[in-house]
Amino acid sequence: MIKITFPDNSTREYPKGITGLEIAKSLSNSLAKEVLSVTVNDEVYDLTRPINNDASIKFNKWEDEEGMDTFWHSSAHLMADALESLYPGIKLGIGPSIENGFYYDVDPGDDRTISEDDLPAIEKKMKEIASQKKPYVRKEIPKKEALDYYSDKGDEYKVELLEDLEDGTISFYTHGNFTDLCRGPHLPHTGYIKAFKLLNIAGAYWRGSERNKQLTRIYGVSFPKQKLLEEHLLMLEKAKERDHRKIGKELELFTFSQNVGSGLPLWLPKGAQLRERLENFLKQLQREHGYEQVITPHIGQKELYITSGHYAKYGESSFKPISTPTEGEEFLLKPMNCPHHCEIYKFKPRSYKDLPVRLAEFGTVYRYEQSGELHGLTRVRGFTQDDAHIFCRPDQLKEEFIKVIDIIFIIFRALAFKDFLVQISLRDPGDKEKYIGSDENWEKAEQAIVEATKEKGLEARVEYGEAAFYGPKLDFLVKDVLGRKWQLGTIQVDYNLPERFDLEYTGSDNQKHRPVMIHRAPFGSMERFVAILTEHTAGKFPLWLTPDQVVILPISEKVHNYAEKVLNFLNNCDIRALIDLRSEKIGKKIRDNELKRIPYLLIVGEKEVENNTVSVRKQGEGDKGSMNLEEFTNFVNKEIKNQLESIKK
RNA sequence: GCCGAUGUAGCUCAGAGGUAGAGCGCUUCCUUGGUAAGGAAGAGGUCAUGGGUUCAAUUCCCAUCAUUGGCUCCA
Repeated sequence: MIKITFPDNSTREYPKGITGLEIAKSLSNSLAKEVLSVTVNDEVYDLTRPINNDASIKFNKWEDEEGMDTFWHSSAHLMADALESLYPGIKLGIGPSIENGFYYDVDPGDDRTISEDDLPAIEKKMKEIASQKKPYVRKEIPKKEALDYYSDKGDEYKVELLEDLEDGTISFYTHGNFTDLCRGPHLPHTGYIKAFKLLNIAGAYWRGSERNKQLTRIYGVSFPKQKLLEEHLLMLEKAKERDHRKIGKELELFTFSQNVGSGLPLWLPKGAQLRERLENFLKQLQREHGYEQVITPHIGQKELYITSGHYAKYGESSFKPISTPTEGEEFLLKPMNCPHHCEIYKFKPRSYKDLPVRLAEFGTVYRYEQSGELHGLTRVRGFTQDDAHIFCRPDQLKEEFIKVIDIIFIIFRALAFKDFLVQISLRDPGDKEKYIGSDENWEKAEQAIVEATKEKGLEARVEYGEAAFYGPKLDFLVKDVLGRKWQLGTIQVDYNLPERFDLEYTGSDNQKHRPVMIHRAPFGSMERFVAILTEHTAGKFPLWLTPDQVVILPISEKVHNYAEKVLNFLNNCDIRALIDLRSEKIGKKIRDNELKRIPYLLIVGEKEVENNTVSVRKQGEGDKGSMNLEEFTNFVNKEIKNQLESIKK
């Protein structure tokens, strides 16, 4: 007998070799129906895998991350099975579960392609196999035998994967006629997979390297109930409604023109207004935090970037230099602002008493992004960073770093960004060639970030290989509506550029010292930030920020004069209002302006003229009753004040 | 950059080897209507661009450009 300990610390005895499913059944039938896999000590087991020793176990259901993972992983096998039977000889790469479903990378062979049109046929085959309730069977075999199996099969991808595995036994999973090299765990049988949809198809390099062959990746998602699938698909549909590219068009925030060039956003009046308001908000915040605004040109001598190291690193993959017509001097469109700011620092000798020097600029930069990378406003070739560089003494570094974190949090709070990831981006220890600077400087910089993060009590994920080439970063990542992560705020510690630009200050010892630099951008870029903000708010921007706060809707022409009076009154009170004078019925005007996401609609008719009031309607909420103009302006101003005050807390 | 898809009116989209359609928007007229779509008429398109096949191409083929789903990249 073995002793099984449950999450509530209760224990029970079972015969050796009992399976998770049997244990679940012994507890309750309904549990046995819901459970998908079982965590035995720290390893996730198939429900049908025997447990041979005392263990503490936890059942994983659909609601548990591990359960979902098992479910999707088995779904990937199910799909691969269907693919093998529809495309004999197809070679399989890897097929993991991911955040929102699963995929499988396959090589259909040189003379075959799989396209989106083929997905329904694959789904049909999957359905067929699922309904047969084929059990997933785990088998452990020696590595040698596994290698032989895949060599015979001619699947070089699996052979390659096997070769990288440690010697010893390898686990395989089989259901029906399909066998796959796999660590598991899996569901008891294919019948668990009741609802699924293959979503899209894409090319993906084998093992993620551009030098390798491109395989066909098929993405799918699956659920234990049809209803959950339907909900998921509906959610995806709804997410598309919030896409900043769609809303940006509807609300006339920005556009692109082929004639200007791809990846070069054109900010329309409403978008420019929104952006300017955000910029002013941050400028004010930065003033309060001891920053000074500077302005630098859009180009700089090529040598500047050779000095900074950017040219060596990115020169080849950038816009080509432009040059003066007679002397042939070469200039680059500036891809970042730091070298310019370093030169501003050098404008005069600095004393330790002057530090920190905090130079801020909404600096527009240009980078050649690969054509396949361009994406709405989130990935563009010309964009404006809310950049600043803090030049400080080494003893000020941590404090300055923490102050920047505070600014980022003020902004995220102001705009109700609650779901974000904090990431410490360090260098790839296996590839130090990619970075400039001494190990010693890197270690100091990395330590500073780790300490500051700890001091602020941030839960940060550490990612190696994500650092900038001159220093490590603390990045703030936020997801867009389609679940893609984008870096917004970033704080970077840099010992290297001060050295390369030979920056100094005079210390209290009257000696020359090297300052440390912090690069930071709380928004990241105005383009990307506005994109994400648009998606998070679905275009319903906070009242203080939104381009048009109020629209006046006269019921008939008879009250146009009064409507104009209301407009003037509001504008004089610094409320951004406009007026809808079309000869449409009030229902139509309400509908159109609701869709424009204008926060307040003021309906005025003869009744309002008589009483000198407006009938207030809040976007998305409906009728709020009537108010006189003073009441309404107070009401709006109070809301704005509340919004801005809650930010500062 | 790579693999795939898409490109038709300002927007969202339908369409077929015989030179184009809807809804919304726009203009004009009627209507002056009280809390999410009043009615009518009209204007508006070298069917992304360049080649090719064909008696005939917007439709089929190729290339380019752009957009797009991924991959790779991201100072």
